[in-house]
Amino acid sequence: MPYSHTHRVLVALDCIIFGFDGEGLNLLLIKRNFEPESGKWSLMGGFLNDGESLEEAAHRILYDLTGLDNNYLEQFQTFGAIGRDPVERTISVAYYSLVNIEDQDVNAIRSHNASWISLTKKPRLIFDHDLMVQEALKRLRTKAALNPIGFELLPEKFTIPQLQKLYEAIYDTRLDRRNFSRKILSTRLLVGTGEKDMSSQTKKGQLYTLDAHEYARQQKGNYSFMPELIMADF
Amino acid sequence: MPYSHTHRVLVALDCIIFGFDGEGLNLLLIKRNFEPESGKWSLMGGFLNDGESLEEAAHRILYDLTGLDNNYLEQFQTFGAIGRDPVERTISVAYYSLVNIEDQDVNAIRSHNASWISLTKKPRLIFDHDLMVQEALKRLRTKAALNPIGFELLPEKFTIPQLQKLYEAIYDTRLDRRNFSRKILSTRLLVGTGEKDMSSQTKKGQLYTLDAHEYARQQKGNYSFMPELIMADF
DNA sequence: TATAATTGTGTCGCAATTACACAATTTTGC
DNA sequence: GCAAAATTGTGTAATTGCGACACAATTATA
Repeated sequence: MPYSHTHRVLVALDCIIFGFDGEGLNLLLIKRNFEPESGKWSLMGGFLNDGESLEEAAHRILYDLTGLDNNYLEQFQTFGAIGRDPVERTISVAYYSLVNIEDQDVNAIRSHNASWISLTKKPRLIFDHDLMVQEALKRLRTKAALNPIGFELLPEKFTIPQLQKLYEAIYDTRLDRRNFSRKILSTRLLVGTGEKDMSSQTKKGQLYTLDAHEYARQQKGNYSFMPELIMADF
Repeated sequence: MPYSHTHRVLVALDCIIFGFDGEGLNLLLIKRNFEPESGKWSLMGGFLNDGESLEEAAHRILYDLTGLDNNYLEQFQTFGAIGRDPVERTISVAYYSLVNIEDQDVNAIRSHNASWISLTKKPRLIFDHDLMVQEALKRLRTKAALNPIGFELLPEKFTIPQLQKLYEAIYDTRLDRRNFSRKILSTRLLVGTGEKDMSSQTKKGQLYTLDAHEYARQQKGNYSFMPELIMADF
């Protein structure tokens, strides 16, 4: 026998998808060609289906758009203000995701009318999506200071200066090269490949990869990655 | 016109209510005398009503049980596993609250068949409420290391050793009196009242209150309260 | 009234972070 | 092709912050 309480609502999921292009943080946004708010920009979202957990639904939506699974995905807040969706009472469980911008499935993205857009040039989004992005960034900042999750935004092989640029982008700050390098190497998370970066522009630094074992360990354990970056306010 | 998507679900809210009795953390739990799972222990919860935001609903539920408003209340996670509620598909938005255990409304609590129970003696709870408590404690630990929210669990006037016992309870650890005192006083959050603690047992330490202005500032701002307590894993 | 426990304040040493210098390599501009 | 500018890698000194510990004052205990 179901509960006698009868107020049932639509449950949506919205994904704030972060990418890093070597310079700044980007968001994967959709230019809607469907109602409501057709023609405007929004986050990628969808509705919770029957027989599907929140986690599963978020993964499904992310896979739909990027063709990628196994991306970093974390629930961070549920939005339920009255009138946040003008069509019908809907609450939205918001997730943020960190993806390697090079791995994207161009066709999947194009078919959804989506684009990578620099966070600094973000257009106004529909509903309460601007608020969601703001809160996702806060959470990302806190999380990335406590756990080594930044690597999810980089290719498998990367240089230390690339990694530094990423953290400078996340925290909108400048870091000292030498101290950053020493700090990162002291975590023992990186393994040098001996190779040099042969990519287009910058033919310099040594390429590193993650030490998978250390990475898994430090993801889970009680640990503080770069406490000096903590901005609290989360 | 409503969305054609038809899968609407019940939205519940559950509150993990923390209190501090001078020794350890306590939870305000309900011994259910209603179905389902009558006779078993659970968190205080309820359903989202029409025309009510998540925040409002959580406050309503908390007020119902404690007779208190203006308590510290923060959403921390939404639980949506299949079958988490055996009666009907329900997702639950979980909040944790910090209340001053001395301010409680005894009648309201009794009428709900609720009791304060030490976290160390927590019985098994219904549904996924054990998981909720576990996650709430994780979040409390991270949050309390980053922001000065611990005071919400204490009376208006308190001694530094009381405050220390609280942090020792939250982090299940022992702290050095002298270092703790120095650290706390350096935050400029406390204002000495000159009075001494004249309460029953312990007739000693000086009573302090919060500097309301500093407290409000450090709640909001980018700040790291006691980074050495961070346990990450959140 | 003596003893034990609690509170308040101070000092020292170590570790971590910050600030800054220099050499090697690569790109850029002519 | 060569000099200048920029980037990378590594080192070192000064400062700061935290942990460990000593001691005096006050209050409870017996």
